[in-house]
Amino acid sequence: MANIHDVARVAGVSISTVSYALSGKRPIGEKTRLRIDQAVRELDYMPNAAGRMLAGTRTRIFALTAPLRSDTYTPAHMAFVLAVATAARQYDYDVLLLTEDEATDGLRRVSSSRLVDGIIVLDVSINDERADLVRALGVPAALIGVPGNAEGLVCVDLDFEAAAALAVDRLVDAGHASLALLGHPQAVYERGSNFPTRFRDGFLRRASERGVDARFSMMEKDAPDVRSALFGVLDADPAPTGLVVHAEEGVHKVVLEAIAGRGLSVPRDLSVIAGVPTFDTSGFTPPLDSIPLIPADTCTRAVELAVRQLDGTVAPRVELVAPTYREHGSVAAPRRGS
Amino acid sequence: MANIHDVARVAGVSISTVSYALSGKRPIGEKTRLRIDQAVRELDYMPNAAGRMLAGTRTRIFALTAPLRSDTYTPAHMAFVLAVATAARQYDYDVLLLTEDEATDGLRRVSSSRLVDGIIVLDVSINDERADLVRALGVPAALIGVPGNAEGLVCVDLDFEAAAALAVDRLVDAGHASLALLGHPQAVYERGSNFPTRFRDGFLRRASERGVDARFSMMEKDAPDVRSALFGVLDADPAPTGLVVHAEEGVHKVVLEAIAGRGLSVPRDLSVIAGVPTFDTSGFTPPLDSIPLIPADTCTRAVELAVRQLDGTVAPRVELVAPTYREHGSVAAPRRGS
DNA sequence: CTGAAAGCGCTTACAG
DNA sequence: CTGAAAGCGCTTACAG
Repeated sequence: MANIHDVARVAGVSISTVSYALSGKRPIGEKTRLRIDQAVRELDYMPNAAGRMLAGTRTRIFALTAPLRSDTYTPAHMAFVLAVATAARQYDYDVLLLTEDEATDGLRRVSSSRLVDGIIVLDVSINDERADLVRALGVPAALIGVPGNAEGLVCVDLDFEAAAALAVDRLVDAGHASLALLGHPQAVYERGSNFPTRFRDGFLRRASERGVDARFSMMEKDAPDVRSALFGVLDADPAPTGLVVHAEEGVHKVVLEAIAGRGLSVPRDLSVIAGVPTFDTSGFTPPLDSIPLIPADTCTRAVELAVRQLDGTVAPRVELVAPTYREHGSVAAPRRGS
Repeated sequence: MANIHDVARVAGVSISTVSYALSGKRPIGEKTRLRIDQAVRELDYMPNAAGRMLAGTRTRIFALTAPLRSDTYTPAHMAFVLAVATAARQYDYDVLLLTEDEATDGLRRVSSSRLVDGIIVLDVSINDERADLVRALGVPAALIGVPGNAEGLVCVDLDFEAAAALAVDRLVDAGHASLALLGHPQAVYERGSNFPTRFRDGFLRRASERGVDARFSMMEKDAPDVRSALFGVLDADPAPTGLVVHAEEGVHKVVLEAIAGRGLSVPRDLSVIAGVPTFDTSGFTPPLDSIPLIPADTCTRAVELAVRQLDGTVAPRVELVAPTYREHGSVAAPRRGS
């Protein structure tokens, strides 16, 4: 395999000129550049990664730690992993995947050996040891999610409270005065990530601010429990006319089937909004309005902040990405007299 | 951050002695070793990855290409990705995750720049351009799955034909003379990986060899279609008494519910085996016998073969991993007179 | 059992 | 606009 000396020889220049020509870090004469380009093509030259890492100040690799918890929804998890990898490539970075059983040891290893320039931390939980470790190591990092103690850390996440508030506002603005939120299984609120809690709190707070009635109910993932949670909520007094669902894809379908099975029509009898789905709700029956959680949004921003930490142009911060609303026709004014 | 010179100075030895002490590539005197260990601990020394890569012959990184197709079942996909990463760590290798939109360019890039020592190719399809590229680049690689043209390549996969044959044998040995296989959606057989086809062919061939009646039916993933495929098969003449299901987790559940809904009991009225599931079937109602597809098995072997290619001790081959049978009580003798 | 030194393939001041 | 050279942090023959 050709190296930089080969290219220099063939092009009749010094290796430093080749290096500068390829990096663009200093101006190169027209003809010189052409000869170098020609030599590079002729030799099918590609700079050696190790040589580059050692001589330069960057490895152009980020580590990605993405633990798969028992309550993790795999498709969403995968979407985030891929979004990080894709975003990294846009900054000419590669992604090294750390395994779960090596969560903290792996972080230590790749940062101490300088294998990576920084770390992207996915699915951050409230008491996340990775957050403390990253802080202790002083390694450039961007967390996706917000740990309990975010001091000194760079975090990016969807603004889940604003997302929930947005759902409430839409429903209240449409005329609804009694709302309900169907959420994740109880275990999800007790451990793991804190976003379900933030979504729930945002929902209840905004409902209170808007002076409307609001209730919240958790559901397990199995169809019977989903139905009983749904019916429990629908049978309340006053009966909610606006429903927000924060759950996995399959659970949404069960909810919609159960609503239809009850003879209720969306949005005529009930307005429904999908909480912060990572999946597409436009193909549901009926299509659901949603406030989507878009992996690319937070991941791209996280990678960007990680890259900028390397120039020292980023201070610790918690950055919340503003939610957006997608209309698919599942929200309307409540029926008269309901 | 301390480097090897610091360690050598503190320990009062040369850097080569430090290097050899850490790699274990030559014998080190008792006291010398202790002094070096002490210095390493004192300085919290960890060898620089780039220096190691450049001086050594290995980067200790494998690239992993794992495209997410539209018909990919995400949890299985993720399980394979993690299994590769975990297996790689056992050989002191890290895994670099290639993105889909960079499938071939990424392979080219990381192998030409010598960023990686080899490539693990996941979810290989029949006409997989990655297989051809790997062959053309001559880069050490292990494919998980078997491409149409496996010449010159190292491939590892479950022996799907043997797995299907094993299912047939179990049922026939239990006394069943009429079998059915419920398979994936039609699209899966037409493109993508070839393992569904291999499983189907293995099923039909062995049934023929054993001289029993066998039919095969594909199903889409939605519950209505699953039920109609199931009923279509059960209503055939002669009615199958042994059923093999090769599908996603959710589809299995729909099948089992539909069987129960028909008033049939497993295994009394119908013996059922889960094809090559990547999920646990022991928690199903009822628990299902299975011939599991265990990501760790094939991935560990693939990583091992990739590592051994680097010593040149592996010739191109297609290695099929033998299937195993897991009993959970869903197979019994057919009812008399049925 | 140990050391001095070459060399891996780059980048980047330094010099012109 | 270009070049000669130092140096990044290791590994590994070579020598004793």
